[in-house]
Amino acid sequence: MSETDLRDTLPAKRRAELVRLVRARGQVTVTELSSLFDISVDTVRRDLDHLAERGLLARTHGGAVASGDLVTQDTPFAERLVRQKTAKARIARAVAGLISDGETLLINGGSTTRAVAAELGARRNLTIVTNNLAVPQVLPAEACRDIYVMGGQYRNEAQVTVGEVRFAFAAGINVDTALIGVGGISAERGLSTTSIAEAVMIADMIKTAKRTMVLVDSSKFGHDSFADIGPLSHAHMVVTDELPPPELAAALAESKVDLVVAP
Amino acid sequence: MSETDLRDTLPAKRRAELVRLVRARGQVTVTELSSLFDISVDTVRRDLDHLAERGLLARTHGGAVASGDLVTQDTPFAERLVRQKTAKARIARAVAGLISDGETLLINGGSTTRAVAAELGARRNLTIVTNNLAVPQVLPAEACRDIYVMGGQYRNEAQVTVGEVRFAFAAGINVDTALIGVGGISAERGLSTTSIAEAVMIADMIKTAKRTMVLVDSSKFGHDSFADIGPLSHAHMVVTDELPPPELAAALAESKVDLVVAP
DNA sequence: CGGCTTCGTGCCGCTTTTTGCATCTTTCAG
DNA sequence: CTGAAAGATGCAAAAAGCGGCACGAAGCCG
Repeated sequence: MSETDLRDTLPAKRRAELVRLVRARGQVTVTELSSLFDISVDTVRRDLDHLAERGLLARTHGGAVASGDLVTQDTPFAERLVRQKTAKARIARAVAGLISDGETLLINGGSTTRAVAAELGARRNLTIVTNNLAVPQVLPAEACRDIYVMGGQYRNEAQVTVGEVRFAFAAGINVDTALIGVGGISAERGLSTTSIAEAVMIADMIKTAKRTMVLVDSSKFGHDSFADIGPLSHAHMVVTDELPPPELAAALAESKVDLVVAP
Repeated sequence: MSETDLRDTLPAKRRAELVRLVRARGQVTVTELSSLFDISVDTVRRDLDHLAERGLLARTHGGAVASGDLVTQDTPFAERLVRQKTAKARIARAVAGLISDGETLLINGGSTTRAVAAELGARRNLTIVTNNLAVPQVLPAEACRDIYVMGGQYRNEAQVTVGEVRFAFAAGINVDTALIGVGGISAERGLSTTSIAEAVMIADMIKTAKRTMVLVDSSKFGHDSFADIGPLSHAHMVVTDELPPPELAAALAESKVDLVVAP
């Protein structure tokens, strides 16, 4: 959903969007929202107070944060959210533009894929399968026909479930596009993430989907996480916020991976 | 459809168009519709109220939005959360006191069970299995060893997943206590909830657990929801905030169900 | 056919909600 | 300790909503 749409919205809808925005970005400031929605800071403050009262977000000095993020404010997850937030937002918008109405999407964990989910408001009739518990909450309801959550053990830092993947796939699902956020990408090791269970899961996801989009912000270029997922060629498309270093760019080209740099 | 066609339409057709318009745009304002259909704002308001009553859209100040679109307090779920807040909090504290360290808990959907999860901070080494996506977020991390989320289709109003239950149970899990929030409890029909899928799921949960605690606030006494779960005797314990009416109390006693009234 | 009811509609006065502004207080960082 | 930013509070105007009322069209029935 483009941000110009946020002006001239009804009060109730505006608050709903606001909650979605907070959950997608992790944090927002009052002045930021004021200019985004084109309303006075007082109204923003009242909105935030109103929503905080109902536990939909947590109020802080200067703005608000997602309610879940406050208790774990110093976790790496929340930190990452803040640090790379504009890069992620740009990637998210670019990816949302590459999705068509009616597609079936497989979405894995990570703050980038979560931001994408929040940007899918312009789409319709999507079917979503995800192991990312934040996704159902930030997904605009009017965008999707059905949402399926993959069961499994819950990992608090990443707000995802792991495991049981093979079951979900054994049930026989057909997926158009996998949206995969990864922990690292390099010419030597390919794609990688933080845990072995997640790596196995992601590899399965890629195998299941007809098309795989890998989403990485530039901070992950040339960086390898703990567990390897597979070679670069597993991805059909890589969406990022800056041009990768020459070595990685060359490796992507050689693997025939389309590179999309979000404007 | 061109917008000039919208004038001089019969009331019924006009309302149908109106719903279509709301779904397409996500939001509409009263004045906008007034000029579009060439009718007074009063009629528009009446139309919107009429349609909102049927759940075809959600009424807001100044217009209406697509029904699923309000993440905020207007959903029945959040409404219940607010309305019965103190009662739920009392029940939650009472239940938390009845749980021991190291137990394995099965927690279903509902605002009451969610409140319980938030109160479990004093416990340690719990293992939690749930289909309630809000539970992992409100559960104090230090209280639990592991959290498992049951997969399935996501229901936005209740923030739960449904389905796939049998799989989770087929995997062979052993559960000490099931914490079950229900939609209704009465002497005649026993326990009931809003959807058939959930009723089946809850019945399976009860079957799996050694001990079943049913959590109900007093607003549900004598009230039957749509789908029956089973007789009162399925519960080992009922925790509530007020003494039930004599008829229900007698039925509980006859079924040998322990009754706990939260102070 | 004529009287009757019902429904949809528009209008009027009054209440409620929302919003922006001004003023005073609190919080936070250097 | 101090100044700037953020927040709280009170207030007034505009917009929206609510309830009652009247009028006309359509349908019902003797």
